[in-house]
Amino acid sequence: MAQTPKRRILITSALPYINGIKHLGNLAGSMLPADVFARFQRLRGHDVLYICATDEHGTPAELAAQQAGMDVRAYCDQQHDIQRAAGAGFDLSYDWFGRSSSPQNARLTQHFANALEARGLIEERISKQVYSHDDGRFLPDRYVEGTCPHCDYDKARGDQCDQCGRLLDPVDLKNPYSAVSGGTQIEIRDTAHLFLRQSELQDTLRDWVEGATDWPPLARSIALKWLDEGLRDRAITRDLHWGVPVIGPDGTPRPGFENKVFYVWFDAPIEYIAATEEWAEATGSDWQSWWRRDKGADDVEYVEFMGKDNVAFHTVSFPVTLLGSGEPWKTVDRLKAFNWVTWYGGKFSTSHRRGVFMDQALELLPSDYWRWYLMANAPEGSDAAFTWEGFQAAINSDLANVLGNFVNRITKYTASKFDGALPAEGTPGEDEAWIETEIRTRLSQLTAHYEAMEFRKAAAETRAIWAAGNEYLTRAAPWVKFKTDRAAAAVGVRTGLNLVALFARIAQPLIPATAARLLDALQIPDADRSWPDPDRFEGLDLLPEGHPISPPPVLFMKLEDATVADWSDQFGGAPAD
RNA sequence: GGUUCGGUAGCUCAGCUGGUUAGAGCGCACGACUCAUAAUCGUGAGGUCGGGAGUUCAAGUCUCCCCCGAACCA
Repeated sequence: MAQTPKRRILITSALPYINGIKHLGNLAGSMLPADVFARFQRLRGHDVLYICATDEHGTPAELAAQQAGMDVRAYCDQQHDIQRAAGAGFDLSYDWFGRSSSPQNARLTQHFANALEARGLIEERISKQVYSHDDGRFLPDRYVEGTCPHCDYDKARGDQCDQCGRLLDPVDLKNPYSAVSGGTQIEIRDTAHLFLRQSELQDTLRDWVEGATDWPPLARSIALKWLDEGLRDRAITRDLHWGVPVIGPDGTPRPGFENKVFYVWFDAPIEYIAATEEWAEATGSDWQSWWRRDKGADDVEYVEFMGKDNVAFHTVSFPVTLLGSGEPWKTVDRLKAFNWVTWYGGKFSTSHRRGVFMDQALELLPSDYWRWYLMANAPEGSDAAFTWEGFQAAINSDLANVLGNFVNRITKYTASKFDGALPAEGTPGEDEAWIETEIRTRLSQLTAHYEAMEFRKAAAETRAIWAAGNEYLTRAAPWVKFKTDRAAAAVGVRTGLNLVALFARIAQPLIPATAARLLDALQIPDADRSWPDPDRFEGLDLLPEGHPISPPPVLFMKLEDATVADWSDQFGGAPAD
């Protein structure tokens, strides 16, 4: 590793909202690729910190808790555990999976608000809000319903009418009522909120965006579009109880804001930093060296993963907070945005039983099956459709036939003809030269694809390397040579076994559990499990002579048509109508 | 409605700043092999690159219009 300078890489994936288990599309759009990237960089020997957390504040959590008859915090505790378990089930290697409801985030959010205010970027403004006497609370726009002033549709939401599509202001609704309780005792009240004067930061932000060199064109154009339209000032407080309390510069409750909290939009991204603080406190580490440029974070590469809907948030809103504070916070260096995974071209839907959710997926198959499919078909260039047919084909062909069968054929042959030990005889010839060249070239491609965060291409190249192993065996044909020249056959077997070790090493980012099983079966020590350096490829000679080889159990089971048909019935498939 | 991104072989998708006979995987057909999860390896058939017009010596790749899909609009 001496020749590769050790890099410090901070990775965050967009925070999943606390409500409910996430579906495969959510997984594929940020958490999983971030994990694959984190694993790859760790294998390369770099210092990686992969942070994620649940985004817990806001009205939806409050209402869901109310519906479940639970206290909000208890509800979030429960949901957080569910999501953490799902993440663990998919082998997401978070260094920390935090919570935006943590005291660290409350402190940091308040800190940012004060820092922004000290620079004149926050002001109080009075606005009109809908208060429901029946609910005893202010209602967010979309939880007020009533009759549309334009089209008389009687179930128009306060923010928009679903019938005529017009954007509405809740105070204009006729016969307003609470969508929460149905109560009609509605009053329009004046209420004060803190506004973040984003307009003041227009130029600062533009300079920052234009200085960003490592963004994909789409991210850049989205950010610039917002800037071209002009940043608007935004309310960063809400009339809720569940959230970060609003305090004044002296640390006491801010007068007039006793019943208000910061808007979830404001505190959620700050949790990236706060979760790092949570991690540091739990592990006795230093969080500031990852986030504060005055405390050693200058050499950190910060990479963000997110869905396409979150790009503006990460390129504009959050940077406004960081830059506006006037403090030397680390900002994003590279970002990777994903499109959606669709279900046969349509939306995932719990109510219509369309799509598989994270917990259900693990009941059907181990995580590696899903990880492989979702990354090999990652929604990078455009939306990507999940289909059972495609899933079945990918699993059976890529995992079972190309990789699984390769491992099986070579280890079984070793067991039956070479007493289950790595044979030492024979000298490598042109077939071995061919496969080494092949590996060298492809390994370098693969590494480049990972560095570029091109996950589809990385999966395709991984598969191509596995396939090259099969081609090698066909060329070397040790089973033919064995009849006349045991030493020549031994070369093929030895090379094939070393290929298994290599295949497992390069498979670690994508299918970590299977890769670990293989490496364990081959008794490869941890020190030899790192990413093979394409520039200093050590050749196919890792395993010591005489090394015991026993065929591992079948790596991947094939998906039968009948099974897939069942699942298609259960979770939805191609629309039959 | 506005903006942005897509519409490439049966399926899922690659194709940087325009340039030889448009690519991959799966599926399909044929052949080879028999160590292996009826696996593997090889060969091949499949596309007027959504429609129309234009710019150019040359367009999937640029411009305009239209159709279809998706996302965003604080």
